[in-house]
Amino acid sequence: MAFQKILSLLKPHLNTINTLSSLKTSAQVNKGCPQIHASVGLHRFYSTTQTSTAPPAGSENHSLLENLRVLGVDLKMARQRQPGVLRKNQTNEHGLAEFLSQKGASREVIASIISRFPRAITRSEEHLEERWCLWRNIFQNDTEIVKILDRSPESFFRSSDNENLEKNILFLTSLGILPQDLSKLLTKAPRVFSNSLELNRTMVELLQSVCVSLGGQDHEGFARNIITRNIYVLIRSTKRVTANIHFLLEALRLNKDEALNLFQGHGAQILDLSHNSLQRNFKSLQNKLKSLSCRRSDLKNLVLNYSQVLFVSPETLNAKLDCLLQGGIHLKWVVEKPKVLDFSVITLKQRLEDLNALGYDFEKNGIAVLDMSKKRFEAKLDKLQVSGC
DNA sequence: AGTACCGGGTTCTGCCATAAGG
DNA sequence: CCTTATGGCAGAACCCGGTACT
Repeated sequence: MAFQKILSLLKPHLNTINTLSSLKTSAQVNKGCPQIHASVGLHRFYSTTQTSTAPPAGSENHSLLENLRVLGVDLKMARQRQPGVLRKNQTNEHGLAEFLSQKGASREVIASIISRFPRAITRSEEHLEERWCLWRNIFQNDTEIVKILDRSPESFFRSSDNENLEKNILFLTSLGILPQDLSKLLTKAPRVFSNSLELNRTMVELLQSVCVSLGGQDHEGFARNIITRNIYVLIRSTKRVTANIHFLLEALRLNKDEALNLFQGHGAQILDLSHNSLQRNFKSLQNKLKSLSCRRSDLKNLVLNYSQVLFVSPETLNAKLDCLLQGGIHLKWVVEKPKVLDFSVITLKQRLEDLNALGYDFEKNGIAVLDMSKKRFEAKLDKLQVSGC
């Protein structure tokens, strides 16, 4: 079926999907935050590097450079990333440093943050307070936020639009995403919150429209399931997600129920694979199975039951399959119990050796023994050694 | 007791291109 | 022209264990 056509058919439905209908007032988001007053002095914010003699346009602000040096900033890195910031004559590096320090960031962390995302020093005191406060709606303490900033300064500082951030939080909440999932989202994919509301909304609407086009009843739940199972989906482009969904529908000839289950189940994770990787991995798997005279339905079942298989590079996957085949495992058992593919070649090899040495009968006992945790496998092996097979 | 099913944890940023705004 | 804001991209597994079922 032509996916584009389906998408175009459901345009009318999109109007009925009012994802913002339950937006709450901003008072609810700001609950627990100290009230921020817009009138708090701008002069204070700009006081740190107010140079008496403005540098000539196009050259760097030397007193700013000196301040940054004192803070331990890697000027070479900063210059390479955002050269314009070093030419500004009104910045807030001391305010930022003090602010982060009060939140528990070490001198090294602060220096690293500024080095990697210099524009951070252009944010005002009140802006920082407000943004931090919005993040604190989602986290229990400051330490967690500092850790994220240290990991990815850009995620926090790239956007100066606090209102947009607030709208994003309200939007995601309105989708029924639970606080714990929201916190997971902000921890692992902080960029989601710096996306424009429109961008996030577009992705959500895409997901919902996919559900509707597949005849699903609960388009909101569908989108929510995908987002909570694949927290990175909102930092992907709709182009990529659309291409991947389209490709899987066609390549596996999925019917509507199969597709609905796949995408909001384990398949959610493979939607954010780059489109080329998905195609390459799929084609490689297809060829491999064909060369082993598998049926088309085997391929489909394998992907439906264990879509992570498409995440694995051709090289690794072929190595695993070869290892299993060499160890006396039939491919059809793998198709039935694909979870064995979770394990590394080294682990599989070792387990096959251990079991074959004991004369383990896979035909009779199945291969589930291969995908146990290490602890359970060893216990199992001990028992087999005592009792024989 | 052993197994099947299922979901969880880990950490996913840093760079580039382009639009927007001045 | 400049800087800032925003969107987009590449890269690609392995393991653990709770709990319900038998």
